[in-house]
Amino acid sequence: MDKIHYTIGQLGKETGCKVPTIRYYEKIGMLPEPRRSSGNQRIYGPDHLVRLAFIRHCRELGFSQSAIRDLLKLTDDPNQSCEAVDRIASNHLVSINDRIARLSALKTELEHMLKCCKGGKVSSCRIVETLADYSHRNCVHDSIYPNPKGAACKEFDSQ
Amino acid sequence: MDKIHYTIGQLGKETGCKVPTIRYYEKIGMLPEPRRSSGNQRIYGPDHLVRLAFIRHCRELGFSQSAIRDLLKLTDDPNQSCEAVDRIASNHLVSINDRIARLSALKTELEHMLKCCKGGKVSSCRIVETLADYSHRNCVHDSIYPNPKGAACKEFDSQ
DNA sequence: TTTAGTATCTATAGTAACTATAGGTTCAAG
DNA sequence: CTTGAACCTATAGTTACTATAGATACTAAA
Repeated sequence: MDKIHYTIGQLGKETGCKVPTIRYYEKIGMLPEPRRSSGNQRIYGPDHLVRLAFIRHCRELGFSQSAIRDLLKLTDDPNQSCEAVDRIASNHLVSINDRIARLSALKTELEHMLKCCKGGKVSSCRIVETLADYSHRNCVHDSIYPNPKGAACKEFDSQ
Repeated sequence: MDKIHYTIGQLGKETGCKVPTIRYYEKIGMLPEPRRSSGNQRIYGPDHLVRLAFIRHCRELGFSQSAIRDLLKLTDDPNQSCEAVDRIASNHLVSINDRIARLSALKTELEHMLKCCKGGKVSSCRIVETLADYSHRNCVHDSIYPNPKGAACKEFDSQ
């Protein structure tokens, strides 16, 4: 655990991070380049371990890369006020609450749709009808997605 | 509203879909290629309108493209039993419930973290400490993301 | 009829956060 | 000395679009 150096595979095991992901973090500049062995393999120290663990934990909590970059910058200067840290976390909480609200609206809508299906043929299926209804007459909600941006998020789309 | 043909811009307005998105749907084969005017511009009919509206409504409800493809195939044959439609919608509901549960766990975690921050310097910030803690001693949850797949979803990551 | 402005066309690249693949080296164990 | 795992690089693929550039077409006013 308190080793002095790690191969990339060992670092991955310690932090629960996949090896390609570690190389990826290096490439995008979130993790500093480590020194190399004579055979050109990466050798990491405890500081890398700590930093990667921080990154992974942030990701697990759903922080975006750019939020993590900001947090890392803040932790690099321990004498700063932690007000900014607090603000980033608070903002994140707000956006999570927002997502929950939108998903709950979706849930209601889908449940409503499902309840209306009595079986039978596709031609008379209430689900299909509701989906096809672009006037949204049958909708429970007004607008569930106010912010269509084309962004991505890995965690929330797993089947 | 009940026009016989539409330009791409008109179709977009009717369905609330951006013009590049319509071309994109054509390219990936979700929307059939329309005929063209003498000047090579797309001309759509009512069938395109209906199909695009269906697609957009499904997307608003969070269905993936592949689920939508399945639904479209089903609606193309109105004599089929709507059991399959029901199953797709039910599965979707399950995954939404799952997302809600994971986001709620996140929310709890973040709230806990925020409550522990008493202000002061970054060096003594409980939020930073918690984030840095890769043993996850301070975690409320065990594993919020059981399924890290690298997929994407546009709607759920807006700030 | 010219001109201005909008809408359309194609093709390509960018977004987030990685994952997967191919094809080649290095290392540790037997 | 050889086998197999772990490592290396580089590139492409994933989702569901959005943005950009540069060219052409259509519409309305002067």
